[in-house]
Amino acid sequence: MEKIFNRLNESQTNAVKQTEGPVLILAGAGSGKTTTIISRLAYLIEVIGIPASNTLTLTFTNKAAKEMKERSLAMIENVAYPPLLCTFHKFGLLFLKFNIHLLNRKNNFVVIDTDDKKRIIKKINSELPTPLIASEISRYKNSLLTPDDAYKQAELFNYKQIAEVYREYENYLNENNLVDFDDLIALTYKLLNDNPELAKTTSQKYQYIMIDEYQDTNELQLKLIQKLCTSHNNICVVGDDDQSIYGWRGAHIRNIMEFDQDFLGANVYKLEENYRSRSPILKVANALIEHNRSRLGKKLLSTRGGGDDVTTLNSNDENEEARKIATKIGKLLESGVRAKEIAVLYRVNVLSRSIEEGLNRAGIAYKLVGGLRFYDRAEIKDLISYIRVITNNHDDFSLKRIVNKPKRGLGKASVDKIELAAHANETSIYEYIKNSDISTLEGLVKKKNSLTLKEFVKNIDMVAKAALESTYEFIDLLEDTFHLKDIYKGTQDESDRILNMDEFYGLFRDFIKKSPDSSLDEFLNELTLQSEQDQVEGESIYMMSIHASKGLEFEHVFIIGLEEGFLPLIGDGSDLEEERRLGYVSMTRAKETLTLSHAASRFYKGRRSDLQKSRFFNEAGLCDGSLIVEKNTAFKKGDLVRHKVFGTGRVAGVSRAGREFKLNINFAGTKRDILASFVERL
DNA sequence: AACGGCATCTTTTTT
DNA sequence: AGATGCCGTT
Repeated sequence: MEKIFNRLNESQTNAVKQTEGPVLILAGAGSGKTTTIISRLAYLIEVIGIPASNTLTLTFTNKAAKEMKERSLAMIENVAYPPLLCTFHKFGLLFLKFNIHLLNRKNNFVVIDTDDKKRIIKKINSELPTPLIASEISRYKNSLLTPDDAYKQAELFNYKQIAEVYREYENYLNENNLVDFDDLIALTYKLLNDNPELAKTTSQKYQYIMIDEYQDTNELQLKLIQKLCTSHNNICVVGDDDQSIYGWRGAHIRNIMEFDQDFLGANVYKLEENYRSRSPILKVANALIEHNRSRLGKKLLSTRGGGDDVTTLNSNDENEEARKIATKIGKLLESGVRAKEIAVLYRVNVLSRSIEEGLNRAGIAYKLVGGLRFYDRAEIKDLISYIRVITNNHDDFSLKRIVNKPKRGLGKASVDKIELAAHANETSIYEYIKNSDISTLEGLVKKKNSLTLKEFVKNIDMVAKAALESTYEFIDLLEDTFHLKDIYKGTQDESDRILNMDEFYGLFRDFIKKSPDSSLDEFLNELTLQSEQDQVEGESIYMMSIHASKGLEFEHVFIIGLEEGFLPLIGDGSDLEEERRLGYVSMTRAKETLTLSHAASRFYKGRRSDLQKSRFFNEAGLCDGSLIVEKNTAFKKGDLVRHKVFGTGRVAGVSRAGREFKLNINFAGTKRDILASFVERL
């Protein structure tokens, strides 16, 4: 008991002790959110005596789940079964494994990722843009619309087309026993909704439910949570409306704003003591976020006090910015700051380039977080496709990916013919090849190709048998039989790809070592749900998007690209309040110092554009008159300008005149004050 | 089947 | 600029 509470403050303690009924914990940045959830779980299990198996804690990322698991295991002793603590999608996967038969489907389904989804869509329809269809299908599923519903709802012809693609896509998934990410949640909800008895027993199993990062839940997830609460109301959600930055992918900030309406009788606890940042940092972050109109209202107070003022960095362009930041980082490192305590954050990934160059020139090692993920790499997807075909011979989709990798002379034309014939016989490509006489195949494709196809199928069979006997040895046999490392032979990045393949083989062996009894399809589904491998800790500074920085903290943070158009990003679908929250999230990553940087121009999308300083400087209470920008043109002291009447002059000073900027210009010895919009820069 | 040239698009990202 | 995708040529 003491162990649980001696590290908690008063509001955290209150939130932990409120075990019954709906609870909303509004946890500001750096306010000890994870500690609070873990303590609450420990309290339920160790003090109240709730069996661990009757609790359920859901997160969004594997990383969060992993961290919580580790921390809770350290805190909870004498528990026979660890509590179920996993991502929403993992929960869906587990649930479907047990219950998908109620939808007349077999539980050896395979989870496909976004890339697979797009390939399937592309095959069905290559006219409309695939990403659009993919996101629309996702939207339909999250709104629980069937293809029929989508079709009826569609007014524009294109949307009728999309609904048709959606229908065929669903048929394809069913025929091949595949589920996509959205299905993991949507089918789980559907089962609970269609089977009240199942909802009741499931809800009774999970008596106490906690949800992390509640501001990131979408409409469907809320419905699922409500189903899980069918027989009780013990739902505790933790989140921060000010850190909701995933609206663009369907997160519904109203869920946290109106929690008390969805779950009546809710208790609300606010965690407003910040253990992370020095007070000048919080002052700036608080000032910025206060400009948002829709918030629950919460103000972070620093428990650490003191500290340096927030620094503003003004540069003419991205190269100057990069030089300045590299210099500052160099000084920090010289003064003994650990590299991993420094981070450069940006709104848009492309902004990393100039900084990378600057750091390279200064000889400072950095680690780029984000970018192409390991499991999304082509070579890794090839290996996964092989394993998929081996576990499920009917997976035409994966088979087509690998049938000519490495090159076996089986081009699109040949494979299309075989596929057509297979469909005519209502069977899969694999089965068709396996069960057809060589003479039948020769009627479709070249003689040489029919032999190759037969050989391919024979090898898949052979490796699949080996896998049943020894999963561990299977992986070597796979490489030896198909020579997968030859796929990228002769390409420029061959050695990188081979390194990645070896890493994958290593991961496979680790998995089998850890759980020797698991089948290949368990391995596959685990993989699909896996995000980026843990970043190795090293002696280099971090660079990442603001989104990627959520939940992390660094002693010294640099935020670059604070310009109108970048932060806030302006475009269709952009939401100024969400942009402000991004600003807030990025600022509150800093513990000791925060540097906000802006450049007057950047090279972007193939051309150089002038940029206006972000409004967030003013909103955060950081005014700076040294560089004034208007009508997409930056002015500063010393610039040459032309005026329609007075001709050419040189800027001697810049000041503010209401909403406009006023320039003091020296026209051949005569200084005049002119509004900036009346001159052009030369 | 494979390659190369041309057009197009460009926020954030997890599962 | 740089990546991606499509189409026509070899």
